Amino acid sequence: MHDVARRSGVSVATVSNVLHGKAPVAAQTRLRVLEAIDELGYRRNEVARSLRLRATNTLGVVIPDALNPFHASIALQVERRAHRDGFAVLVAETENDPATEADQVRALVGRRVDGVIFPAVTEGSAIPAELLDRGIPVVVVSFDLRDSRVGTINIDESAAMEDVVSHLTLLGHSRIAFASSGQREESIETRPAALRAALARRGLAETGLDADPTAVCCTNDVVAIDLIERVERSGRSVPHDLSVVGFDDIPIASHPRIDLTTVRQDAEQMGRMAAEMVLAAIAAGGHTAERVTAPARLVVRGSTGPARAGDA
Amino acid sequence: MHDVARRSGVSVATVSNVLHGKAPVAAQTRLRVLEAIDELGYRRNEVARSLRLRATNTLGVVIPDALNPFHASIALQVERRAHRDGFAVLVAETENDPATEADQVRALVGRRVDGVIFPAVTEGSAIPAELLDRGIPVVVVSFDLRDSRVGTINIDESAAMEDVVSHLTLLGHSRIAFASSGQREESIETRPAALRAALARRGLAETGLDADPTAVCCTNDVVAIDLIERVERSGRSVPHDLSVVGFDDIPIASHPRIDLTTVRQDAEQMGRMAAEMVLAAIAAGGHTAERVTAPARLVVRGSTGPARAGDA
DNA sequence: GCGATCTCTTTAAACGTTTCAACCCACCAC
DNA sequence: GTGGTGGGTTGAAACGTTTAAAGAGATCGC
Repeated sequence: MHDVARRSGVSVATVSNVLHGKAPVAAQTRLRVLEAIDELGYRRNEVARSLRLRATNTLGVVIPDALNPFHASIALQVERRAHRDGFAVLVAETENDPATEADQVRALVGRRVDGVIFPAVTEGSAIPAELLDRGIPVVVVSFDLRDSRVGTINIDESAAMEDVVSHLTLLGHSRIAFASSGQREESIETRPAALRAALARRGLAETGLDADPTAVCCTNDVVAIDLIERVERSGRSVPHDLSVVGFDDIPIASHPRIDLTTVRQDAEQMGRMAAEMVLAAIAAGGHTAERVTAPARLVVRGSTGPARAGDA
Repeated sequence: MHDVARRSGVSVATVSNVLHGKAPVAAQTRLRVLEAIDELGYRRNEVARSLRLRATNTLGVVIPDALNPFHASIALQVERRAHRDGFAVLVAETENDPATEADQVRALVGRRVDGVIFPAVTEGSAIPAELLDRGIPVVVVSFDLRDSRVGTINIDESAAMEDVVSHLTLLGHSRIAFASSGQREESIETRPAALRAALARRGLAETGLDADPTAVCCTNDVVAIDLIERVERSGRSVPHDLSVVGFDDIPIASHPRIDLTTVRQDAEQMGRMAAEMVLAAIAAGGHTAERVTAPARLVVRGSTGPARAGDA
C-alpha cells in the first residue's frame, strides 16, 4: 500500500479512500491510484485490516467427521454462503474427541474468528464456554442445545421418530433397536430418547442391539449403511431378516442398490441457515439464541419390510 | 497482553518472553505472568502475531467439490497434519468453476495463507499464477501439472489404466468407453488420454458412451456409482449388461451392495503427503517442485464381468 | 573501587491497514 | 475582506504482537 501510494504520488490514506470510497477522491487521483494498484499487483493485506478493524471476516466450522456426507454438506453450504458475504471459513476437525475439540476451539479463538458453527456436537464437550464469554456468536446444528446464548437449527426429533416408529409398527415390528456410531456419540441422547418415547407411547420398550431385534433405527445414514453391510456379510439380508432405518438421506441412500428408508433432512438448507444465522449475529454484534426447526420427513424405501413371521 | 502486563507489573515484552521462552525470565516473574494470563483468560491474538511475523500459519485448500469423498478425505488429512504443526486450514470451494476458483485464490492471497493445496484442479484454470509470483508454495494432487514451481502428488495413471484395460480385455471386452463427471472436467485430459493409450496398445479405439460400449471406465467412483444407478434404473444391470470401473476406492465402493471394481488410491496418504510437502516448502521459504507418485492398484470386485456374448 | 560480565527487564520500532482530525484551497455570501 | 462551506488530501494514532537494542542491577575478578 505504501508502494502504491508512493508510485501514484499520494498518501496511503488516499489509497485507502479509493479502495473503500469512504471519503470522496478526485476522479483523476482515483485513476492514478488504480493504475498503480494494477501495475504493482497490489492486494490488500487482510490480516492488517483484521487487526485494525478487530474483525477477521472469518467463520470457524467445527466438524466431528468430514467424511460423513451430512456434515460435509453442511460445511460446504456454510462456506458458500459465507463466501458470498466475503467471509472465509476455517475448518477444524475434532475426530469426535472432546480434547481435540477443545484444542481446536482454542485455536479458533486465537485466530479471532467472528463466529463459529458446529454441524454437530461431540458428547461430553463443554463446547462453547470460551466462545460465549468472548461474545463470539455460536450456532449449533442437529442438537437442541438449550443455552440462551447459542442459536440452534434442528429438526423435530420426536415427530420424526414418531413417523419412523409408526412406519415400523405398521409393518408388524415390535422388537426395535437403536444403533449409534459406535465409538463416541454425536447427537448425544436426543435421538435414542426420542425413540424410547415413541415406543413407550405404544407400550413398547427399546430392544437391545444384541437382543435379536427385527428392526433397527440408526443415528444416521452412515451407521445404517454400515449396518446393512455387516448384516449382509453375516449371511442375513435386509430387509428380509432385519429392517433398517437411517437419518439424513445422504445422496447414496437413494441409490437403487442401497435404497435406504431414512428421515430426510435438508442439509443444504440447514447449512445455509446456520451461516445466515451466525452472519446476522455478527452484524448485530452479539450472540444469537434463535432456534429454528427445519423440516424433516420419513422417506420410505426398500430397507424396511414386514417383520419376520412369528415375531410380532 | 497489555492487561496481562499491567496486572503482573511487567512490560509486554516480558509477557512475550514468558510466552515464547526466547529470552530468559526470572522464575518468580514467570509465575506472576502465568497467573495473570490464567486469571484474565488471555489468549494470544494470532492476527497481530501474523502481521508482525509476516506468516499466518495458515494453509489454503482449494477443493472443487467437498461432497466427493476422495477430495473430502484429502482435505481432512491435510487439516489433521496441519493441525499437528499449529497450522489452520482455510477451505475454499470452487464448484468446478474457474471464475470462482480465481476468486477464491485471490481471497486466499489477501488473507496471506502460507501455502496452498489443490486436491484437484479444475479444467481451464490458470491456477497458480498469482500464488507463484508471490512465492507461495503450491501442491497439486491428482494432476501431473508440469510446472517447475509446484509440487505434485500423483498415481501412475498409465500403469493404473493399463491394469484396468488388461482386466477388461481379459473379460472379453473390446468396446470400452470413458465417462467423466459431466459438466466441467476435473482431472483434465490425463485419465481419458491414458485410457486411449492403453487401448491403442492393443489396437483398440475408445468407444463413445452413446455407442453401446460393453464396459465403461469412469473418472472417479462417484461418477461410476452414478452410472450404475442410471443403468439399473433403465432396466439394464451391472455387470451383466455393462461392466463399470471407477477410480479412488471411496469407502462406499467396497460395500457389498455396490461392490465396485476400482483403482484404489490412498487418499489418507496422499493428503498427508501433500500437507507435509507444503509445510516443508514453507519452512524452507519457497516453492517446491517435488513430484511424488503414490501407489495405486486395481481392486477387482463385482461391477465388472464377462462381456456380453457376441460382442467380442 | 572499577570495569566486565551476566541475568533480567524495558523501550520503541516495526508489521499494513483504517480513520479521525486537521489542513489546504477555492468558492461563495455578505 | 471576512467568515463559512465543502471537496480533496494528508498526518498520525491505533490495532496487538515480536524483537533488536539498550538499560539496570548484581556479581565478580582484580
